[in-house]
Amino acid sequence: MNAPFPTGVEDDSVDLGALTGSVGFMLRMAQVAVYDQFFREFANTDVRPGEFSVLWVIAMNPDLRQGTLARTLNIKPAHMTKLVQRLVREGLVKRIVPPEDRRSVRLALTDKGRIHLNRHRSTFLHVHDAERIGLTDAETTQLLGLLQKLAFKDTSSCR
Amino acid sequence: MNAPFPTGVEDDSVDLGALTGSVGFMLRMAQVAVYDQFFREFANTDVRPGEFSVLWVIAMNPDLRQGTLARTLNIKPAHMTKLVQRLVREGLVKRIVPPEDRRSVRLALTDKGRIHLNRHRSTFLHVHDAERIGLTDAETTQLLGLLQKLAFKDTSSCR
DNA sequence: TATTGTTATACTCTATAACTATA
DNA sequence: TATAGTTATAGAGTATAACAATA
Repeated sequence: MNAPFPTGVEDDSVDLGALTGSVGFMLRMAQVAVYDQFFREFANTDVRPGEFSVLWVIAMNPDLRQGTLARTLNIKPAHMTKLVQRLVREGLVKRIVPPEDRRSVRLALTDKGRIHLNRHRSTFLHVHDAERIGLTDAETTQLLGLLQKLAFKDTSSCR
Repeated sequence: MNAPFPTGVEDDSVDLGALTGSVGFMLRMAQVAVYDQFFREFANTDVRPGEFSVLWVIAMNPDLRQGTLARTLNIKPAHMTKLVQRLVREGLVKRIVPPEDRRSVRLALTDKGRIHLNRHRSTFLHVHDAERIGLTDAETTQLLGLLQKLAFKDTSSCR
């Protein structure tokens, strides 16, 4: 992965200018770096961040409606349908159509889903621990607080 | 965009548990929120964040090599080829094959590219200003510092 | 009529490998 | 042989609109 000599000698000198002051740009750059860590950790498994978050939230909220899940995770309904179909096909999730509203779908983990979640839970939670991503504990706490403010600003300011 | 009444009455009660303590998950959630702001601001234009960053970096670094650009922005070479082709097709960028190494490609803005950049420069830089994203100036500075640490940890720790 | 979720379509981004032309 | 960039292909995510079943 690291060449013995830098392949692009110029790489150092690239000037990003004011881009490093753009929250949007820097969020993307940081996300790429942090996801790299994720995929290194979960190499040779079939665990993907989006899928795993979905399993997690279903586990925390039994009989969650599919639409509610989609809104919570900012996933479009059409995409959520495919994501859930995949999880059902893998035997991790089951769909329940409740008699009180037969348009809707409620989701729950299967036994296999629960086992899958438990197997990877601890790795998932600790991939991005402070030392792993090169921050101190205090910095990580600070960062999480700021990200929560950004991510949940609409919801929290409205009630 | 906002229904007069919450469409999913349950939405409040969804519990994300330890997910809100995962740097990776929260980076994604924050990015979605912040990009929403971007697309609201640039609605009805053809400006996209990735494309615009590329134009920006080319402007800051004349005669940048395409591969160097790709590595800097964490864009895969194959994707960079298509991205540049689009920018060339739009008349914003020109490709120069230097005689000293005719395998490589150096990039520069056209006049149209410079005009395009200047027209949107200020909007682009200020979409994510503190007040726009619901943070104080101090918080934004703090956030940017932490994101830079994450994004550039490999490069900065190696020299 | 409105809502829930699905299907269909299209475009972007990512990932990989095979290819070309140069070196 | 190795490198720079391209092409081709496939998968995942995103966005939109049209649709069926149900309310």
